[in-house]
Amino acid sequence: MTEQLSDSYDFRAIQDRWLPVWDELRPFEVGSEETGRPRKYVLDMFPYPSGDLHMGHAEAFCFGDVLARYWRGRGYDVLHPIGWDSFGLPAENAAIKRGVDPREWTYANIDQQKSSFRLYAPSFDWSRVLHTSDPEYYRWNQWLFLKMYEKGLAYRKASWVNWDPEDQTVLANEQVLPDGTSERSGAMVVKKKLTQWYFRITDYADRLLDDLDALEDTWPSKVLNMQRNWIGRSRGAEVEFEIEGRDARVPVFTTRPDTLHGATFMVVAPDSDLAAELAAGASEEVRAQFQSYLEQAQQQSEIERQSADREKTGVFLDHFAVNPVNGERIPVWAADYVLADYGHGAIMAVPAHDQRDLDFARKYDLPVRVVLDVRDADGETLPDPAESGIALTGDGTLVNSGELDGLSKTDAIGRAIEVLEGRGTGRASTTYRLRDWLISRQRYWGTPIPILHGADGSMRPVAETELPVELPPSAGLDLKPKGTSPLGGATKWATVTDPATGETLSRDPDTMDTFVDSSWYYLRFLAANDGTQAFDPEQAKQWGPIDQYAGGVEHAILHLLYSRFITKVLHDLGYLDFEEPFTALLNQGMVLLDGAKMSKSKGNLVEFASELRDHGADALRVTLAFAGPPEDDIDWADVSVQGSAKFLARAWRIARDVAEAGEGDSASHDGSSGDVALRRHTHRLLADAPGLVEAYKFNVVVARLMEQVNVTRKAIDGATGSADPAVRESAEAIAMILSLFAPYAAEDMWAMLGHEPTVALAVWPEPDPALLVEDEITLVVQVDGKVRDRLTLPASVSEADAEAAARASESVQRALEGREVVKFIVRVPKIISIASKPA
RNA sequence: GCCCCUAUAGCCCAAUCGGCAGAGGCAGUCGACUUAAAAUCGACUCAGUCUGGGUUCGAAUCCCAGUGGGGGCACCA
Repeated sequence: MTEQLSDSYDFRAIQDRWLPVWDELRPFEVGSEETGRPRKYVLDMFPYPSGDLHMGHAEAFCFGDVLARYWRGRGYDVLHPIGWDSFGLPAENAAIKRGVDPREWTYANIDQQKSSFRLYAPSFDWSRVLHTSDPEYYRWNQWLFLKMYEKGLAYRKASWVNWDPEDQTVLANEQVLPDGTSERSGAMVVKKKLTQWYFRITDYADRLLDDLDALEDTWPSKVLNMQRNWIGRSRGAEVEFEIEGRDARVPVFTTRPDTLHGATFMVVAPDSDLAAELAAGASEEVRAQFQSYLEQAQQQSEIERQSADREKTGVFLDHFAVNPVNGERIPVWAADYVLADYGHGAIMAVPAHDQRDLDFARKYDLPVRVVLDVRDADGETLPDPAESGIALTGDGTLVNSGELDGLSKTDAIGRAIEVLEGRGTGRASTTYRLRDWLISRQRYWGTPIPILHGADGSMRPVAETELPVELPPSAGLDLKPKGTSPLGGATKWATVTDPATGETLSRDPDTMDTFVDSSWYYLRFLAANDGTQAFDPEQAKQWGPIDQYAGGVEHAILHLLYSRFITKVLHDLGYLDFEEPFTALLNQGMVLLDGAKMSKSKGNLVEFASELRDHGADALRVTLAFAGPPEDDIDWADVSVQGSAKFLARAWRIARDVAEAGEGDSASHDGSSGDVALRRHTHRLLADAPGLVEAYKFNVVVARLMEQVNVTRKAIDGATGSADPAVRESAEAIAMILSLFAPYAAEDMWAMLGHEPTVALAVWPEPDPALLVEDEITLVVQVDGKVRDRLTLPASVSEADAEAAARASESVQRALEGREVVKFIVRVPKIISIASKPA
């Protein structure tokens, strides 16, 4: 393969040379049989086919590929598959806009991305490709749904849901941005009461939270933090209040059961069932007031409702509750600062010790009772909240609280729970911010929900043997968003006759959230073409869980949480022997331009296709890897693709020079010949590279390669010369390590060095320990923190000899003149530190 | 308001355990090659690590308090 030697580095020629060879070799396909080699499963978050690949993809797939290629170089069998997350709204919206079939649009984009990937050359196993919009894939979504349904983990309920008026569909909580807009359409989300399908993720809240601890060292702390915040566990107590004229007691959740004696009123969410019920039993006047308050509250946008300094409002419901600890009669109000779907939708209000309750009490002239003596730093009791308007939320000593008097806050919380439990009016309790996962969508391009509805409102699951429930063709359907699923319009498709009873049934017209598709796709790759099961549990045992997952931080909550949840469910169902899908996670940053997120509308776009065309895949990948730590954002204004190309050319020329020097005896170098200084450099690189790659310090690895290229160039141009075996050894090491970042250039180098393709499967040599130990060390001698001398000593020097050498040093003696040595610290091989004081 | 991350040359970034602040690159300056330019090659310049304390023989690194930047959660009881 050395006959194609050319004079200069030409990335286009090199790409054209190797692409067909790799197509032929298919070096990254792994079989299912046992090879005896250790295994790694490296996965990149699969792309959504919304157009061609962009710079964000370039970055993400570059890093994932570096890791996949690295483990191959370490002698592992690496599974590195690729697929497409190809259901979803953009396809449908594009289809509506252009009057085409969502299928055509989707698969055309997939083809486009596939061909871009081919040139970009990530080391994918192309034999396991999946598309979630294929019936062969989504039938297993339906299978999963049925399993969840059997276990009671999939259920339907009527609730207030997030409604996207633009896309005319419901959204999961996770798809609503903090500003109240839809993450997809950008429209302001409104609340609608609808009957929808949910997955009971809240059943798994504790495990989803607690199991994060095991990922502490291998997941970015940012993601762990985000997941913890999102789940939002809060521990406290459930307290039951009697309501006069009502049989059942009303539970409220509080984190401060210690302040129970300070509860002076109760507040229920206006949109809760309880509020409606209490209002219904009240006077005509109260009913009218409540009704208008409710309407007003519901008209408010999410933004208005959430603005923190908004004035509290509410209406008295003409009912009284009884405080279970002191029998006190307290009024019940409805106010929208209490949320219907958190806790029990009702709270005990303790205005003295909660700012929100205090604001409300002051507005409506409700009593404020201090039950905790809270003091400032000087030991002075803080002013009465009723006067100051500032709630006492700190720690203190209980007062006005019967048996709790004198206890600290923490002790009182524990004691209060005991008291409540003793009386049967409360217990320790935990509440979560996490809500159940709303999975139904009123759109076409998704997985049909495999449920049949009877005319009487009964439901029955589609039999497993009837799967898949295939989407009807889009032709003839009105895909335009109108608030109900387009599938309802496919009358023929939607109407089913029960073969057993002859009863007419209708198919559920909704489709699943596409996050269901991506919650288990990693398992499908293990048997992507298996028509008999969703995945092979035996293969899952062998390959799973994923050793290395890579993708954007935008999925820190949604996708990763759902995937973790479904993995735990599949584990509980007996299909998996692990509970966490992603052992290690790398989140790459974003690619920016001039400090801003790139977007077409801003006109600050760096096009992946044009970068690829102008500089080639290698230079692009090296640039991305070298720009900085992978988690950091890359500003394209700060990097130099030309610089990367220059480096690649320099590296390439080293192999060319070796090749031109002729084969000679170089192939048989015995590891002990050649320029020792260069060999030390090479072996130091081989020794350090694995740790650096595994720590995701790709930028440092590239820097070390540049250094290696520089010293090798010096050796070639200097006394050593290009025929020296050490130069060949260095060139080979460069080719192997460079292949993580620049597969084309590395392959060309590998060929010039006389090897068969492919360098991607070449296992890195072990560094020679003898070349890693220095025979001389430079010992720095500090006196009172200042460097006074550098001693060159044999590496084997003893501490005593080193100390003697330091004491003998003239400049050290000068520094110690008239001073007394207090401490003499010897740290071979680094430093000697002498502390002194005036004698 | 609560929580997390972060700060090193003009710029992007390095610095295993606390041990000489600099590996690499960009930009810049000078030189070689060239009729000239580009490309290439070579050489050089540049900070004492955001601020203030503390621990230590010794701190970019550990601790405390700030400031700037980024992110998550937030009327969540």
